[in-house]
Amino acid sequence: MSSQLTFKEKQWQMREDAILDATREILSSKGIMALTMDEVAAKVGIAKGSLYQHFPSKEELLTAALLRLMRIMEDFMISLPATEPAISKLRQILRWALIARFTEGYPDILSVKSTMQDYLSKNPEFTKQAKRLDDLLLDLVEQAKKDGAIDKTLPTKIVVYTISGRIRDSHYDDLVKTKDYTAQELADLLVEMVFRGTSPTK
Amino acid sequence: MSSQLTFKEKQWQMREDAILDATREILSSKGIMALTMDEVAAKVGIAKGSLYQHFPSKEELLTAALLRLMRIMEDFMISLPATEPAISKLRQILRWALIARFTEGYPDILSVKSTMQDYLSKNPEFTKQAKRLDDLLLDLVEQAKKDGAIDKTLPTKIVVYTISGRIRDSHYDDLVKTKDYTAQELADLLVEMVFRGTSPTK
DNA sequence: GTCTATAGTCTGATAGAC
DNA sequence: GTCTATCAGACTATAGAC
Repeated sequence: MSSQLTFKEKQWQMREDAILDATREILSSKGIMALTMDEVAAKVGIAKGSLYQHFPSKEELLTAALLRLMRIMEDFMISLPATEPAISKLRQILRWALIARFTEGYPDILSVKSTMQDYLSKNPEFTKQAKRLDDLLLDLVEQAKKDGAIDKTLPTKIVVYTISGRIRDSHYDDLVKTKDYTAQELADLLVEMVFRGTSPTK
Repeated sequence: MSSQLTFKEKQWQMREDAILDATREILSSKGIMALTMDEVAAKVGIAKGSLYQHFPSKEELLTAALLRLMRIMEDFMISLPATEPAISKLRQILRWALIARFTEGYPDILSVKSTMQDYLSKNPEFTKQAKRLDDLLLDLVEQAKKDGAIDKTLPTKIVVYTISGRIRDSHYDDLVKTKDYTAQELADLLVEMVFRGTSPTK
């Protein structure tokens, strides 16, 4: 391969990353309603035409932004050592995701999803990725139940929803923004509350 | 007072209720993005001009819809007998709100809030009502802590956020829509998980 | 019916690689 | 000098508030 091509490809990849970063930042600071293609282009410092070369529509841009977040999440989940007990993995996953939300300004995925519901549900790449994350959590919760770390009488699906819900929702963001708590403190408290709520009763 | 005037007033009030009902229904079924003033007017069966007589802007309409939900919530909270222990009140409030969400299709307040953040935070009526609800919950959580029903080491504010978050969020709605669970089953499970999570450790 | 906001398109200018 | 990618931004079409 020629170095020229590689350089160009790298340029292209860097620009795409910059676009997705800008999208994430705008999403988390102003929300989906205020995100315009003009603003994304301006924030990255590229022309609108170039933006549309990467993402032919706003929907594809937002989908790509969500997909990237989900892939980062999946990478973290997979990176956890297999020797770790399931409940410990679950705690780490939730803690990591919360701190990422609070510190890096991860957008409120839920509001993006709800505005693009139709589009996303028809997007095979998105649904595949979403299912993969769901399945990873499902397996871990099942395992934690077997280990006696999660109450067997609670339906697995509801426990999974509780964890993924806490990852996605933005209720607690204010508490960090107003400096009432640090991201770590709040994440630890929430992890504790969630898993105390799912642990078996004596 | 003349009966004619009263009748007109009644008509007006009924129309306003119908508008707010339609707004709530559209909000909960299609979300805030898909809610247009045309659709609200069409659903109520009135002219757009009449709709604007009641609510001079979309933002005011949505604010009024949220305010009504919050007032209904407050009424329920106040209606609980004073003899009841705080923790039992909290459980009933959460259970009632969840069932209302699941069965009557209460909209996802969070997504409405996040799209109108700026407007709502500057609306004194809204912030006053929100604070009133918050304070009611705060008092109950403080009381439950004194009664030993909630872990004293958990910050009250975070416990309040956890409860109000569960009331507002829409993560679990699918589980009812897909008939995996009835509204009551799901509400009971969630109430159990939340308050097991906040109860003192032995 | 009017007007504004914004997604998406198109063009001519410009810069850099060879 | 030619070629290609990117730029700035004008322009169109449409949705939706009012």
